[in-house]
Amino acid sequence: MSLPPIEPVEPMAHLAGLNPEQLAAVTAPDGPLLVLAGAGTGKTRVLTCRLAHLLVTGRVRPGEVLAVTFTNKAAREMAERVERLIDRSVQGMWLGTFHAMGVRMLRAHAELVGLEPSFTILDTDDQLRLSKQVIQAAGLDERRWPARGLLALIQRWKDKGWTPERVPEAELSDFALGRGRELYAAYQERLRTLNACDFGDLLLHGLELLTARPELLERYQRRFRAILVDEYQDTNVAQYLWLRLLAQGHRNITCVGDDDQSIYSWRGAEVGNILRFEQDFPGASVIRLERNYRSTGHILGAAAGLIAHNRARHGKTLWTEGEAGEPVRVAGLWDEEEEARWVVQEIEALQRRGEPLASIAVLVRAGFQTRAFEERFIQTGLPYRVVGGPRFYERQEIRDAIAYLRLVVQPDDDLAFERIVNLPRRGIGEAALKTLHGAARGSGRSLVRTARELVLTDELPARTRGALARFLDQLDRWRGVLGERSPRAMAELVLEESGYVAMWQAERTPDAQGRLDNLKELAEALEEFEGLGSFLEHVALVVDGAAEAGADVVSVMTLHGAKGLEFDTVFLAGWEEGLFPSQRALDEGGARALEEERRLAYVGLTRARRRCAVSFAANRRLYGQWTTAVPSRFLAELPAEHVEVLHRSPRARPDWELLGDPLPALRPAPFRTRRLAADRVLEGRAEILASRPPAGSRTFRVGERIFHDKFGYGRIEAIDGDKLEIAFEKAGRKKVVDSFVDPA
DNA sequence: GGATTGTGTATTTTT
DNA sequence: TACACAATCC
Repeated sequence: MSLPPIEPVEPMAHLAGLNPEQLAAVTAPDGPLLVLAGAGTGKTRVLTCRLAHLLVTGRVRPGEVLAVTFTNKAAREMAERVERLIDRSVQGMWLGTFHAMGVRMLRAHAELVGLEPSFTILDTDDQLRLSKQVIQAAGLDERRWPARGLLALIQRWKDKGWTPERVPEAELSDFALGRGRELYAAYQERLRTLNACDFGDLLLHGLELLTARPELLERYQRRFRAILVDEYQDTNVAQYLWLRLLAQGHRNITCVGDDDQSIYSWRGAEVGNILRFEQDFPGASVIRLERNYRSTGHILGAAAGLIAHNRARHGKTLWTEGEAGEPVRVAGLWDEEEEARWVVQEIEALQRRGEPLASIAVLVRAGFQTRAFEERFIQTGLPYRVVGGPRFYERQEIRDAIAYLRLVVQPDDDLAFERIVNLPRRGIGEAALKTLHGAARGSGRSLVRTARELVLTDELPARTRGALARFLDQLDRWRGVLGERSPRAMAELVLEESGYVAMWQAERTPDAQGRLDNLKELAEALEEFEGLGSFLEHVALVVDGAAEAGADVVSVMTLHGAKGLEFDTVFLAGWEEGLFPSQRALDEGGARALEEERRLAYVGLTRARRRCAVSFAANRRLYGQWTTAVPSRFLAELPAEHVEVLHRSPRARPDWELLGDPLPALRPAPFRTRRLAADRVLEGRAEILASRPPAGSRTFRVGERIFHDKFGYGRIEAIDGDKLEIAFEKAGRKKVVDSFVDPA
């Protein structure tokens, strides 16, 4: 008996090449679905294919989809992949981060939570400043109750979905003698006055909307006929509640995640969400993806053996049909420098064998560990890149520039005003600001408005008043030409005329040029936008700087930063007790934290496709102190059959004694002269020189009034080539190089 | 208002 | 050790 021939159906092309479990997940019928996708099992593929499948089969239209991710990068990738699969735009779909979806909802209904639709989204800096103001206003000792602490607390509460009145009593005891709720409320009040939100609010207010307005909830429930969630193990309570509300009606929710890769509990993620899925959504289907397409057998075996030591997990058994490959190598080194030397030497050997550097990564637990590697990379001249670190829009100069633009667009933006009113120095210091604040509080007006009134009175010293008046005039002028110029031209005008660019040009530090480059990059990024307003919205939510991709360099990053990535060869450095697992995590979170550290180790191991090496050092300098380290307990948890130990065996039980007489091959050499440091200083100098305008390149006239960043205002008395003799108002007569001076 | 000295702290990071 | 921040001095 022969089956009828299966007609190749073109629209089903997106199903090609899926394995049975993947196919089951992609084509699963309506209803709650949890896809437990182990590392390297095609998680993203399944999610995008399912979305494409829903669309192609006509089960939903694009406008009926809500697809949430955690990062903008993930959202972008998802959009691109789906578009490629269905060969059509995903226009109309709600696809983005939780926060982006939150803003979208909130902009539409801002007035219902006491905001105007034009509300601003604060960055971390602004939040901190606000928190500080709240602490001060409450008359608390800032040393004992630091602003950071309050902010962290508020964030934690928001992650849990608690508005001030809903914070449980039991939570209140530890901060500021139980005044936490009151401070939180004051912070929220300030936000409302500023017509602003912090990141937590984007979800919290959304939650408020959906709970307080049944008709709205119903509207969104009806609208989103399909909800898809990526990285479900990373959701916090607020996000979970958000999803539960929206999915309540039809329960068409697909969550994809891996409990074994939950590594963000410290910022509110609850592994419990994914572990509880079947209780939360009774009748849910659970599909496990266990076939790994990424790593060799040995790497997978090592990772599986390690993670099996965790108790709180769904449990999956990854398998592969690929080759066993090389065992995971474990190397004990004398100290961090030798560790770096060993790793770099291994990388050089790979390079000689033709391996691209871009296929190699060094992963560490904490940021400070990258330094030893950087030094070694510089010494050997091997191209590398430290991934992570402060992101583009978090850089000081970018935030400053954005504050300028915000102030031009939104005249009452007090936080932006405070940030840049005296940057560059204009002689409007703390005292002046205090007077301003006092007057503003009295009248309930914004600082800028208050300033306008104050410059007409005698309340400020003449000098300060003049400076402030000049600054306000500048603001007016910029605002006046706002309509006539492109966002880019506008930014260039403001940054030039304000003296902000000149400030960095005069700065004598090696990174000043980099900052100027970043400013230029910002201006270029502005090209894409119609108006400054839309740019500012974008920048509040979107992270990425222009990561120069494609270069053939070794990547150095933290384990957290490596999540979601993969490399042919991975070096996992610093596997020592106290560092990894981190002592601090253990102290604060006990057994639960240990499991998270172990998941982090698991994430590290499973980043590797073909080769993985783990290293630890016997001695490490922590906070300037040499400490003796004990090899990480995680080393002992790697199954012996998947591991090859170099330089003697720490494997059976990683007690330092068992390593043999402290690694005979490795002699102590902790103290070593650092020629490198000196080289770097020289390099820095060269950069400073290059970044200054060429001497004599500016035309100054005798008698001209100038401003010097250090010495303040003055008048040019004489000119000798690039040297100016200046009578400073405060600092007296001095000779300075013209590049450090600007026209007043 | 700005420079200087002193003190305290020290993971992981996205939005 | 190294850095950021706040109190202190000029």
